[in-house]
Amino acid sequence: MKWSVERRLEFLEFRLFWEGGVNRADLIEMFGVSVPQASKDLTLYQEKAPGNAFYDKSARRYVAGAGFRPVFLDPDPDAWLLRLRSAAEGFADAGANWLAAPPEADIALTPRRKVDTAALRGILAALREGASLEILYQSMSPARPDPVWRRISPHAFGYDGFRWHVRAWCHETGKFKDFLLPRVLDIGGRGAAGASGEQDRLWHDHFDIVITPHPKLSAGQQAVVARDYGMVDGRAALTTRYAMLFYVLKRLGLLEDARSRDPRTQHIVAESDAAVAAALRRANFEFDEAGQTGGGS
Amino acid sequence: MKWSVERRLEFLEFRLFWEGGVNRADLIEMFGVSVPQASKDLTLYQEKAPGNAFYDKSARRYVAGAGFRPVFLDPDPDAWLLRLRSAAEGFADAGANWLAAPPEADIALTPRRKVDTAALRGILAALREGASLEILYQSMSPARPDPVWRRISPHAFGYDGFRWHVRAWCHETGKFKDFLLPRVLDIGGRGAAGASGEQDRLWHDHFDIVITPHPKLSAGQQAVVARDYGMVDGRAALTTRYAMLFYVLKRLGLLEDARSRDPRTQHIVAESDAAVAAALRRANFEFDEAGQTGGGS
DNA sequence: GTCCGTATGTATAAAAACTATATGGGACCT
DNA sequence: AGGTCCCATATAGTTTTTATACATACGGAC
Repeated sequence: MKWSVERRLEFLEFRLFWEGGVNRADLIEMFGVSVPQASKDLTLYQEKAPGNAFYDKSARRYVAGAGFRPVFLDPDPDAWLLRLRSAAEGFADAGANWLAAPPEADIALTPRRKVDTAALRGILAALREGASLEILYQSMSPARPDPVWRRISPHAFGYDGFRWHVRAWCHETGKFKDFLLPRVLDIGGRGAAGASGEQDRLWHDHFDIVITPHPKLSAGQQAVVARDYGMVDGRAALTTRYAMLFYVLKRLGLLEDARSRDPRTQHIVAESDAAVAAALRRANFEFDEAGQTGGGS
Repeated sequence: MKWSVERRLEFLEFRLFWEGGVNRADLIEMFGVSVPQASKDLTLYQEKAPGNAFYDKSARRYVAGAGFRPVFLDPDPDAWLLRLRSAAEGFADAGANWLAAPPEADIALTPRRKVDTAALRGILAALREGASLEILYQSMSPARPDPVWRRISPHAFGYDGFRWHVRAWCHETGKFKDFLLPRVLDIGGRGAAGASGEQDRLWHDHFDIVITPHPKLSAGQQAVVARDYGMVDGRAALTTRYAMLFYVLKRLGLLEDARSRDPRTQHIVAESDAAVAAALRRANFEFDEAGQTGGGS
């Protein structure tokens, strides 16, 4: 079956499953096909997925049957929610995400400076070719209030839930560090790599954060939290790269003293604060020019 | 131009722009077209976007020219990063996001219980049709340790950065509240709506959170933070629905006393804590059965 | 009830897209 | 020099898609 036909059938199934129904007109609008072709696609879909689509004469469109069994689509709720998220964040021309009439949705966004297109392209090119690259970087270090040129050898990307950074060998300080993409203002010349990504121990080594429900919650509430986090016997382990540990702890609210915080907003605590503190020391997080960076090796 | 051809040209452009080059083989693998068709597409692309693609005989593939000007694609770095994010989160069969060889990437994830497919479908159907719905909901209220059936009239979705909730009229308490999707365990019968979304004042009214750099940062650091958040004269306003205020403040770290926290991790503070506190009271956030919910009207 | 607008479905011929197959050329490696 | 891998192009045949036309069904306005 042709790629374009398969995409149309997938679209049909998506609309049937999530949006309650589908029309010839939907196909025509989304793919620019002719009326007879849209009819053929609908007929073809019914052949390939019998029992899924029924024509509701009164509503004048096809609706999903009771025993709907997806054939072309992965019926993952998170996939649908991802489409809703990109719609709510204004990505893509509405419609490209296949949502017919997206429900009202809002996202707790925090506005951040845009990533520079040329900067990202340059970093990607250097990363692909295993080269180093000069960047004009705006650090947070009080010692360097203005952007300065520095050479890095990028090898990976990280996302803390708000912003992307690039994980790279810093030629100046001789460490692996995180550089926030929005703070890369310009790029300069390519050069030889300083160190390869395999040498970044903090990136490749992992630590298990063991979490439990906040002890100040009632037994019933603790049970709910345990289910939320998929805990077994009231414990769950989150395996994290040392290079990402700081960000994960921050997201989980475990960076500062979690036990003393209001359990109604802070649902979990670390089983052993000492183990977490030791792991953070191993990650050697300093608060320096990259905002938060992990130096090592 | 046909939809399928346009997608192929868009793909060509994407690979040229972000991934450094493209091949006939890439086209064949991604879309299942024949060898001559892939050649045609490449020729067609060069006609439509002259000067963008050049054949590198030594590398045996097309590479982007120096003065690349996208024709079929929005060259948005965030769009590329979104693809990387969905790849790193394991969405979609690798390749469906058009990344050739995704760089190593990690995301500070927090594992959460999956959303139930039938529950989301049921809520969507009720929302579309303006109906109410019975849900089996696991609340955090100590008074209700076990899941209970309750009737809601959903009208919108919200995302706090971790989890999705549905904003709905609660028939039981006569308030608009947030219900976390992962805690909806089952759905029951449809019914008449309780209140329409237009009556949800906390959803439709907005508040401006005015933020400034953390005063304990040095002047240079404050300038960097100001640029990060797009501040003018050291101030920026974030317009937020009252119904989302709690989540936004939590994400920004402004829920608890921000001024007393380490400015190296907490970069911003609210200009007026009193104004924020008043807005939170207006939002009438209570910590009850939905975890955090806003009741009102 | 009748008319109208808007759906759907299908039949036909014509156009367009695509495939299979074959041929030729250039660059690189052994 | 030969093999390999990639590109481009030509031809004929197949498949997909379009354009056009016509028949049917439902719901609401008159």
